[in-house]
Amino acid sequence: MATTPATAPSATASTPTVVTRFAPSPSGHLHVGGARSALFCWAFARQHGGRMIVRIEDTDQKRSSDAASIGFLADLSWLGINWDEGPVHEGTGGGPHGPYFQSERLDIYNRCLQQLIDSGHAYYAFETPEELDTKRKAALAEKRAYRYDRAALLLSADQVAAKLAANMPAVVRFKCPGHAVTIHDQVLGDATIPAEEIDDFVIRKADGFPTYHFAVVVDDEFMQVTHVMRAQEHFTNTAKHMLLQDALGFRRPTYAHMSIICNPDGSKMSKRDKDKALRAAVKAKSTAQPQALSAAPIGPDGHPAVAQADWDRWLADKNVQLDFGSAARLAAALGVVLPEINVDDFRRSGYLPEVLCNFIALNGWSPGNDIEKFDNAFLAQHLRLERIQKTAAKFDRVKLLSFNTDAITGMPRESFIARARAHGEQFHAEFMRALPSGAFDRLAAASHERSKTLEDMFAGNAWAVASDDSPSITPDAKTIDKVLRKADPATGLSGLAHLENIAALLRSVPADQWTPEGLEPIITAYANEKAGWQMGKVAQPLRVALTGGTISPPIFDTLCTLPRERTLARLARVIEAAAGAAATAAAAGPTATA
RNA sequence: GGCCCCGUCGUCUAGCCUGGUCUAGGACACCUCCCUUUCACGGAGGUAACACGGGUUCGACUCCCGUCGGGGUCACCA
Repeated sequence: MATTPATAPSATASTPTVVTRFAPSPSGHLHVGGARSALFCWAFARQHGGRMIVRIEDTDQKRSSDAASIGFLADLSWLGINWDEGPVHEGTGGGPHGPYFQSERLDIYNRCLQQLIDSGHAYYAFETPEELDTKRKAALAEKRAYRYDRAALLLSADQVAAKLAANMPAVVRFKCPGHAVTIHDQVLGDATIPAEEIDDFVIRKADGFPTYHFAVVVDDEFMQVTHVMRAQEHFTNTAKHMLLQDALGFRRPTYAHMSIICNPDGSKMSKRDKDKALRAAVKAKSTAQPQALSAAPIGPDGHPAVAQADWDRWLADKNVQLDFGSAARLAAALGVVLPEINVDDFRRSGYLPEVLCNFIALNGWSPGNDIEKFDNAFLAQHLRLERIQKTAAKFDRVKLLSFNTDAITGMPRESFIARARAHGEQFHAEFMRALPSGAFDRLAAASHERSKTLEDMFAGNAWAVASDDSPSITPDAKTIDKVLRKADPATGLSGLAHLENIAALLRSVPADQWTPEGLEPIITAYANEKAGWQMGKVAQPLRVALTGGTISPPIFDTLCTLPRERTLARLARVIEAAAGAAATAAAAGPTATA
């Protein structure tokens, strides 16, 4: 380096600061593939003490670009991915290389564009999209790859000027130099794209906006990006970007293309997968009853799951996507489970952000040495571009769930309670309102070790916030028969008999002794004496009476979640109902009880 | 279809660059058993892969070629 001329930029610190960038198109939600790209960009920048930029690629005017369209910034924050430059969000963002919305950088693109035109590297073309489409289809029919025929190059300068003066719609195309391009990629290695594969692509659309290829190259240069890390779907595009860099006299950033994340069936994971699942279910239903298509199925609230207008539009066009609420209601009405695709879906489902990051990173990278559990700091420390997986990974939700379970059961109790409460406040306001804070903490503590997600705490404990006469906590006939009516051959006692005995015992327990610790000796003693030391014979009837089902936290906690009076009331209600049913059955004749 | 990339248990992956220590390791899932007041957790054990065919070599999961398979890309989308 001693021989470096004085004019070269900073000789000793010849390694420029690492700058990565996450450059999504505007969207309300971040999907897992994007999340991984962002995570790796973040980790690499942090590892090298560099900067990470978030840039919004909103050069497609057909897509909305209002504030809601960058809702994914909240997802990024939730995952713990912060950026040094980019849109301002919760205290981060801004920076000296803005604006960070491409739609606000038109003058920069136009300057570069003019440079390209002046130097003969780009030219105007006047074909309409329809004309091009026809030619493309013809080529396809002949099983030939379509390439732009450079017809516009035959136009004289005067002709071009005249068309432009007449305000004829025009695009600008890049004039490819006609040589093959070799991409050097940190994960994929070298790949050479033949010259014939790259035609004179459009760099500015008729509406004056740059195309993606052009904007990316210009922005990466002006924002001093050193490492381009993105999904493999962009790999072949890189050749175009390199040609553009050469023509513009730009640096060449380092490239690293990571594998795609797929569904279990091998198809590319996509935001449309939810609608796909819904369409499949609707189709199955309409095959059985064709009239089902005329309106959306009735949702859980008794109203059509989807508004008629939306329903019609959705049915008519496979590209139309349902909004979150409609999709969720329709899924409930059809009894299908929507696949989680977006980061926010996983958040709602009760996954921990650190687990999602860990798992996403593991789909496509591993540190070796059989290590698979790690946090973002570890990733930032150990990520090596060369170790990024070349092959596409199928996203295994079952394994994700297992990771989440481990993280939840492994955290301190207080942490779980706090996290569960935060999740509840965000997604289960009614649940939180129905349960006093102290009761919530006790229930959460009792539910900790059996929660695989934060959501389980709420889905599994709905009985705790139901009213005491709610149908949702009324045991069904099968359960009553099995748990309450059937007599234990060993003792001759039915569940109902135990229930009645326990209820009597419990009624004599004073309020200040109404705690899991206070109740346990009483019930244990009873079980030992009357149920042949089998707690299950006593616990299950109690559980059924209190929750309507056979699954709940440990029985003493379940007993103490509700106030004493309400617990007693639930017991009485079921005893009465079961006893009444038994009496009716007995009156109906001996066959009914056999 | 052209071009580019990829190919280890069902899945995520270790090993491959620097051939022998690989009778291929871990994790999730699955199966069996144990524990247990439900559900879950936990504990012990087990089934399970180098896509195929040629080379090179004393020796190939590891290097080379071909076949097959998968993915990506060929837009005035990004």
